[in-house]
Amino acid sequence: MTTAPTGETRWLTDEEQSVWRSYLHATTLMEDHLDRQLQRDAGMPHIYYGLLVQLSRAPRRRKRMTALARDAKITRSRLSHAVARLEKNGWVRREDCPSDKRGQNAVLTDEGFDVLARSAPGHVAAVRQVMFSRLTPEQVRSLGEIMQVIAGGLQPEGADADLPWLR
Amino acid sequence: MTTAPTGETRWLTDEEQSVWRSYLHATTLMEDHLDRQLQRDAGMPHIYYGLLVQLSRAPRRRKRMTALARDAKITRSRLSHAVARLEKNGWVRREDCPSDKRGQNAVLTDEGFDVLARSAPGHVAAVRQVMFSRLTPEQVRSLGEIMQVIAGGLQPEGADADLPWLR
DNA sequence: TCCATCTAGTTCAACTTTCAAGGAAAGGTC
DNA sequence: GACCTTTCCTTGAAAGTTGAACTAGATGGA
Repeated sequence: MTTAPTGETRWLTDEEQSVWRSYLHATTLMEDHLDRQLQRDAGMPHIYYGLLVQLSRAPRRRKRMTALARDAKITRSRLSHAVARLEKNGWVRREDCPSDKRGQNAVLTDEGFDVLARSAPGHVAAVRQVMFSRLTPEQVRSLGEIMQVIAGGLQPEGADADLPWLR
Repeated sequence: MTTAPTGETRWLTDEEQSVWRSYLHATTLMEDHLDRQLQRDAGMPHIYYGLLVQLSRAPRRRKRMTALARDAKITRSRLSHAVARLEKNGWVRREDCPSDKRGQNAVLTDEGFDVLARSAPGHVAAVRQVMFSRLTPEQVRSLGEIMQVIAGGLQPEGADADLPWLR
């Protein structure tokens, strides 16, 4: 299976296949590693940690549910469950949105902030260890560009950008 | 928060943070996209598809459970559940290993092979669309190298490779 | 105002993943 | 052979995710 079109299907070249496998391999290992690290050191999966980070950066450490879901790239359903769990831990609480009675704000509690502050150094160290400590500055720059290009092609806006009927 | 060590913790530089966010963003969007694509077109999540692919490439389209779990980078427990589901679909069956009575082979059925053959073109097209169609040949090569380096650092063997007491 | 429609968020059921526990066979070692 | 340890795989319960259905409130006309 090499580079040329076979019938209707344009298969991947050998190099592309190899890159794709390396990609899957590396991303799987990394996600597993970080998930376990955070579960052990912070008592939550990576995605939940990301939610706390989002809230910690938001003005007044709170954010509308929909905005939080959008920024964390998860569904609103998943976020509802996640916030319910984080609320049970006392790390987040819900608050009615004053301007829209349908709305809820997720608010990072002081306790949540402390958990974040305590676990951040270990997490950063893990990220550095699995990724940045192994790459040259040139590779880091290149990886950044590559990921931006890929993400750009998958953005809600961007996804439509090259549909012909949108010009 | 810039580049210098703060107290004990060596935080990420601004560039590293930016790259890390792009990385998380892009990989999340890609995985979601491909998961949905496969769920829709093949009736299974990406990881299950990967199991069928592994089996299709194995001699006699069968593989020991442990080997399959290792190659697919998942736990044996997860694999047991997954194979149970695929077995219910008729795409895989289990078979006792003749040489080791503890062992099981997962065997790709003809029906499983057909599902794979039918869904592969769409999946390849999706992979090409989200990744390869957006990258220059140079970027593809670079991404491959980067992912190999990262994976190398996380391999079961490799993970121990730089622990000081192992020399 | 009335109504259709849209948006925010939750909930339910089905499914997947994880973790800890366990049974059964294989591989030493004495 | 008896015993201990390891390996192979499964199981069950708890946790997490998904997609569809649903409620309540907002929005924009006619």
